[in-house]
Amino acid sequence: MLHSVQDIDTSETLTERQQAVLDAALRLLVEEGDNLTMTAVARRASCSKETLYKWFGDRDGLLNATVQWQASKVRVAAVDRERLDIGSLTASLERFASDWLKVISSDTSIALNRVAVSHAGSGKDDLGAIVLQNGRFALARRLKPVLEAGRQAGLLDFEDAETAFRTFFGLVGRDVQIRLLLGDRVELTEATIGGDARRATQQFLALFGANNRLQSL
Amino acid sequence: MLHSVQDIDTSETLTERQQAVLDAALRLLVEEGDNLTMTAVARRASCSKETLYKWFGDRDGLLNATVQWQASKVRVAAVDRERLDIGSLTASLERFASDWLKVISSDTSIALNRVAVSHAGSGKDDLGAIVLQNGRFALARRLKPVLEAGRQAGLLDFEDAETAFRTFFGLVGRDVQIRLLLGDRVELTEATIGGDARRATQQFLALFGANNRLQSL
DNA sequence: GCCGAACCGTAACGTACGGTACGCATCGTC
DNA sequence: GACGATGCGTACCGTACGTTACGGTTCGGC
Repeated sequence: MLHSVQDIDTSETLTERQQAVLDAALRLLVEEGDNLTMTAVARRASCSKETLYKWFGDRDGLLNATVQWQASKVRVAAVDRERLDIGSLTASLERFASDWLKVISSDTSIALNRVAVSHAGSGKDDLGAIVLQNGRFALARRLKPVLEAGRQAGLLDFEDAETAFRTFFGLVGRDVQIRLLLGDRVELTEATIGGDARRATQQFLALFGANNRLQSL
Repeated sequence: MLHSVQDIDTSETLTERQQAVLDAALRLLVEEGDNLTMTAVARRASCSKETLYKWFGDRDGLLNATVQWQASKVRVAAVDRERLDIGSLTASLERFASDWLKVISSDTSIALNRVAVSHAGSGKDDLGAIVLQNGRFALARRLKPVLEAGRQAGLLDFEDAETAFRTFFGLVGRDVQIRLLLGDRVELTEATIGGDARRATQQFLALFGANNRLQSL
């Protein structure tokens, strides 16, 4: 019943009831962090512990399934590959930046990253890999085509899409995620997110827009 | 015996033996992560559990003292406020970037951040605040004077030092820290760190160097 | 209406670990 | 040389929690 990291689409193997149980576990994970107990999950989900163990094997299996379940829910719509001008490219980048900031500042993302980070130490499970795959790497997979298209259209200039992406990632995220994970109260209203997304996008365009001599950096 | 977050200089209240014990605890923390046991620490430090409890109160106290102890060791020499031209400014920034990358990619930093992140959920202690104070905020305190001096000298142009710092922070760190914390194997040799430091510095200067029209971003 | 499967609620078991108590060695002080 | 203090090693206690077992209930299939 264990799923590998690559096995993303867990949705068809889960019954309605199981999804409900995982939702309950997820909510509890957000509230309690890693120190949730099997008893608490069972109570919250109104199911028996025996069922929990039958379905998910053991505690790690439950956590694994919960993280994968949440991961399967955040699949985001890819950007439409329509006409690409500087305006639509800017809009796309801002959209990505804004979405990403919303994700990493959400309660569930913080909770999931926290538990994944703490489990990453003693490698009993691949929570870290799962979160990474559905977070940072999923973002890269979705953003890189846009960057490539921007280069194709002569709007962007860079050598390596990976490097360009990582710069964008840094400009958007800055210190936000680590501060949030460490418990710092970061003020992230809808407005500041929009402003940060615009700023990061403009900075990225300043560095990688065509007609600049900085693309080799 | 508990120290507040502000109380940084714990060095004078610790005997040699206590420091040795904390060093042992630190080494164990790097190896075992948060699931180190008091018995293991006692065995590693060749001391009794009773001594551990007498000195540090309880498990959280020991963790707290360990983190503070490591924090007190990474106090770095401030940059010399000599003649400031574009060359020395660039060198300073590259130095900061390189040092920071070395810190966040070190085993002890990863371990400490991991335990601080996991404890940040249920706020029993301030490990997150301590790590943040001696990491990201200490860096800001040491870097901002350099940025201000650069602005004073007409080399940099920015409105808010905090914003400029956060951009630099993002350009340097990018996705490195979160990937490391989540267990991703990031190749960080001496050479790549040097290259990344140079790249980040050049990008920062491109965005905030004088004679640019991007400072309002 | 009956049967078996699935599942709920809960009690019980085993263990790991935080915290405490005690015996003994070492050592500086008088 | 006696002695109190400090600290090591270890045995012990209490508890929380993962895991298992079991009785009772619902429900689909015949």
